[in-house]
Amino acid sequence: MPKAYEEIADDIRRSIREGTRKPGDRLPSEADLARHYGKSVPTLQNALRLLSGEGLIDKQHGRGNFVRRPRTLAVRDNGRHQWEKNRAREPEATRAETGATEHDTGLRLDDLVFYAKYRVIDAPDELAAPFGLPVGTPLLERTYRTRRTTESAPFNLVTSYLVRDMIAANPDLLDEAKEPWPGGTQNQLHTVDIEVDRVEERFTARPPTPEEARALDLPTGTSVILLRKTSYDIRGRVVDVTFVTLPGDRTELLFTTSLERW
Amino acid sequence: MPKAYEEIADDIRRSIREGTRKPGDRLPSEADLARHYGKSVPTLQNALRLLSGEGLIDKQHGRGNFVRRPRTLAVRDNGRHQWEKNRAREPEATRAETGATEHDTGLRLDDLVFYAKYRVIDAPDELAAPFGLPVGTPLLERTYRTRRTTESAPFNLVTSYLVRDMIAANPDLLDEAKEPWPGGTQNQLHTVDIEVDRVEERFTARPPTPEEARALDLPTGTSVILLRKTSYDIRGRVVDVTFVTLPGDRTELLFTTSLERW
DNA sequence: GAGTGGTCTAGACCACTGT
DNA sequence: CAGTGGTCTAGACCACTCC
Repeated sequence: MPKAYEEIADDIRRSIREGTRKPGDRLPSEADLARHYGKSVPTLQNALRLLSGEGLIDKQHGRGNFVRRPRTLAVRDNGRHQWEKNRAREPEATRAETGATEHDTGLRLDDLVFYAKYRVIDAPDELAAPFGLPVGTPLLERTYRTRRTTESAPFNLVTSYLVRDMIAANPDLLDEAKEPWPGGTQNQLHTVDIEVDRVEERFTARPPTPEEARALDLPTGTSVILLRKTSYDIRGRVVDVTFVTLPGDRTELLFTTSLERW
Repeated sequence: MPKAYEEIADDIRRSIREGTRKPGDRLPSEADLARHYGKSVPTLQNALRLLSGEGLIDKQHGRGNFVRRPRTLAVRDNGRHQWEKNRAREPEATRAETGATEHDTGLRLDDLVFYAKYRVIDAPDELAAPFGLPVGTPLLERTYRTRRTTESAPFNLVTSYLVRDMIAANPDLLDEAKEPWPGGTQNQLHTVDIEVDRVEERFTARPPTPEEARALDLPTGTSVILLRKTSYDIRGRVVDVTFVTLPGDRTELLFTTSLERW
């Protein structure tokens, strides 16, 4: 016995894939669809929830169910690290022109709203381990939110950790009022004579937690990409650990690997 | 008026996060929970579906609802490309010892079941574009499934495209019976004098389609990572385009970027 | 066969959107 | 206010697991 809600979902899914229903189209009301398929409204809602979970339709309370439009992607490129390093020793005027975020998104500073919060914490287990330092070592925690001026939700959640004693020689680095810092973290580290040699990035994907869905304004039926970035300096020390949460439906990550010649 | 199913989900979520309920624990039956919270069974199922969607619990028909265990991750490392290139010119005996998949997963060949299917197709738009070739150019499509001997579902879905005329000089490359080919694609290309110079990988994440969920045996409440890999040879030609679908809950990707010294 | 989750109904009432 | 989706109920019946 085939399940009614799956059959209905299959039917509607087919109509979307074949283009009978186009992005932006409104579906008939749930009551009408229920009548059309000869099933109850909750059964129909079951079918629509399935499609919503697959990211095919967008449920809008009081307005209707719409075929979802494909999202425009922001590309995040690992070439950004070398790009940022090259700029780290440039004069401030040059660095101020464009930051890494603008480099990624192609937007100008005016289009972006920037928010930063600093605090010093004692390293818990999970952070002491990657830094290779004892639990309790003071770390500077920096929390960033960046959003487009025209949108209400930020497009990423970033938390970065630096070792306080490594950067204490420059008190400006402990002051959140100096953000956004022209030239980014690599320039900040440069002011205390740290040169970044290697960046490791690890990522996985999963559905958002309710908090993430709220913070990033994610509809159901999307994923988040979790990225953990570890920066090593030329002496092999871990100098920065950063956690980034990205909306899966609006982000594409690009990594280029160059190989040695034969 | 707070929503009943959200309140119930919040309560159970809290008990999982605080460790009152531990990974592997079975929750009380839905009927018992409904009585406990003074709500109907469907309302309780709504709450549990929410938690299942967040990947916190595992619904098992006829057995119960269980707190989900964190998954063991397979790491996929971009160092694999250089590693594979280094081996491409080694004698067959060396290459046969370990393939890239075993390199990634840490498993031996005995633990893996390998499946490959070849066919020649005429390049459609989406493939002609990345190769920079006219629509209709003959391409070799290679579909791979790899699974652990002990599991029933493959842990990735791979489809690779090569330009037929680029590799036709070695007829073995058109024969799926030669798979698994010791040394992988880079060795295959080496037999027709192609040297890979650069690999680009692009990623996004989203919920699985029903087909993907079935093929990879993914529970609801997980994501897939979609990878598109493009290989360039030393003459700047695109020599391979590969699409990989990975289960988000079992995969961690690792990318290392080395920076030039100051 | 007992116990569990899965599907489905028919209808009530609430919340949101737009006129 | 009309029309839409969201929540909830009480109960029936089915499908799966395990003893």
